[in-house]
Formats: sequence, structure tokens, C-alpha cells
Amino acid sequence: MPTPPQISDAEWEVMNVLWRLSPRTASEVADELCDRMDWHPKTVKTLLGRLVKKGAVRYREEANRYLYTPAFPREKYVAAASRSFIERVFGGQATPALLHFVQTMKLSEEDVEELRSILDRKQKDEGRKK
Amino acid sequence: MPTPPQISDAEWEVMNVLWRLSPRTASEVADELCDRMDWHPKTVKTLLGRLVKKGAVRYREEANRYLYTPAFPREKYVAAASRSFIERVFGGQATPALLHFVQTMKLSEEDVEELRSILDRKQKDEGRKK
DNA sequence: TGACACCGCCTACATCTGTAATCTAATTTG
DNA sequence: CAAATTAGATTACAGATGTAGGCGGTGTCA
Repeated sequence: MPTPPQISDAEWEVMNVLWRLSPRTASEVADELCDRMDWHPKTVKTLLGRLVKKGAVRYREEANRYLYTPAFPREKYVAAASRSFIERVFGGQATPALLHFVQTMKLSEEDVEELRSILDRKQKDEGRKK
Repeated sequence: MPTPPQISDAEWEVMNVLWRLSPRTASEVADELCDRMDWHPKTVKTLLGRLVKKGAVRYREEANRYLYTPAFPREKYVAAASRSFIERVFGGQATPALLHFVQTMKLSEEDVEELRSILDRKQKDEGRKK
């Protein structure tokens, strides 16, 4: 299993579209991003090409058009990006990172409730493992 | 007050040293990083130079040596990096990011306790504001 | 006092990134 | 069918980044 290739900020935007909706033609992806990001269609095409070259995206020809799909699940990229972010910004210490987020973010009543219940579940699981 | 300039991954390492210990001479910073990162001293000097040029680090000459200090507090950079990370990876939705972290991270008993108490405090503050 | 070791400053250089334009072959359109 | 549009491939190009090397001044040790 190959490791997912590194992708840049702009490439993330493209991947985000494909993770939400795929397979997609280049133009469909471009439409989305030209709109949301105010990018030139050519730019989107270039990014798709680079993603294919580095193996983050695959395509197949079908009914004489190219359909693009992510080559790796979003979760892999989320995990890798999270790790590298925490590494850089918090010296690899995840707990300070987490505390920072919880402290600085504004959370709705429901968010807080959900967090509490996740913590409850985690504690139970921990206990069970031991 | 000007906005903190963008800094790259390698530059973060340098800043991390200065945020922990400053003011520092270039060689002191270099020693740390040559060790931890296995970088050439020249590389560290270059990075320091770039950081000075872009205004993220200031220096003063004192007893004929240069002493470097961060020009902005770490918190500013942490906040900016967090925002851009969440933007890229979670489409700007901070809550899913947070839930993801809490779910995937392994947390000690104390971590969970601390999180709970932060949540308690937040809820109380919210109530007070209303 | 001469050779050396460092210092900070300027230069180097291959990649990666953002942001397209051009070229060419296929497709749709009048 | 010829012209125009489109799609993908190739090329462009400047600024950021990682990773140093070289140069000229100066303090150091023998």
C-alpha cells in the first residue's frame, strides 16, 4: 500500500471537491471551484493534472470523457495533515493542541454536550480495555 | 500593529526555539536545531535571515553579538495556523475538527478531566454573558 | 602577528506552488 | 463539411522553500 503523496493547499481544495462528489469530470470540478474559489478553469485543470501525476487522483475514460476520483480516502489525508500540523505547531504534543482548541473555539450548547458524551464513551472504553 | 508574516515549516522550527528561549544568538539557535533536526548551521542562519527580512524576528546587537527575538507572540501564530489548518482540512468547520481530534486521540484520565473542567468553565461563561 | 575559526551578508540553485497561456486533436454546430 | 468550441497535454513563469556555499571582517590562540 503506497503512502498518499503530499498535496498543497490549492490541491486540498480540489481533493475536497472530489471527496464530496466523485467521480467527476474536470469541468465539473472546475465549475465548483471557479465559483467558490474564484479560480480560472485552467488553474483547476493544472491542479488535477498534478494530482494525477503524483498519484493522489486516478481517472478513467468513459463515454469519451475523463472521470476523476481520489486515490485515497479523505481520512488518510486528514490524519496525516493533523499529525503534521500538531507536529509543527505544538511540537507533536496533541493534548496541548486539543486544549487550545477547546479553549479558543466558541462552542454551542449542543457541541459541548456532544463533546461530553464523547468523553464519557472514551472513558468507558478505556476502563473496559484495562 | 502589523499582521504577522507567513512562515514556512522550517521557519516554524526556528521560531519554536526562539519562543522557548529568547533572546538567543544565531549559533545557539543553530546548535539546538542542528541537533534536533540534523540541519547544517548555514541552513539555520539562512532561515533566521529570512525571518528577519520578513519581520517575524527582530535582532539587536549587544556586546558585539546579534541577539534574536520573535517579533510576535507564539499565540498569534498558533491561532493563524489553526485557522488555516481547519480551513483547509475541515472546510472551516471547527466543530468537526474538534470532534475528530477528541475521537481519534488517546487521552489520559487527567486529560479527560481537564477537558471536562474546561467545558464546565466555558458553559458557565456562556451563561454569564447571556 | 599570522593562521584559523566564526560571524553576518549575499548568492546559488533545484523544487514546489500558484496561476495560468498555448498547442493540438476531438467534438459540436451551423 | 467547415468553423468554432472544448478537453487534455505541454509549457511558462515568478515567488516561496529547503538546503546550503562563498566572501570579507574580526576576535582568538599559539
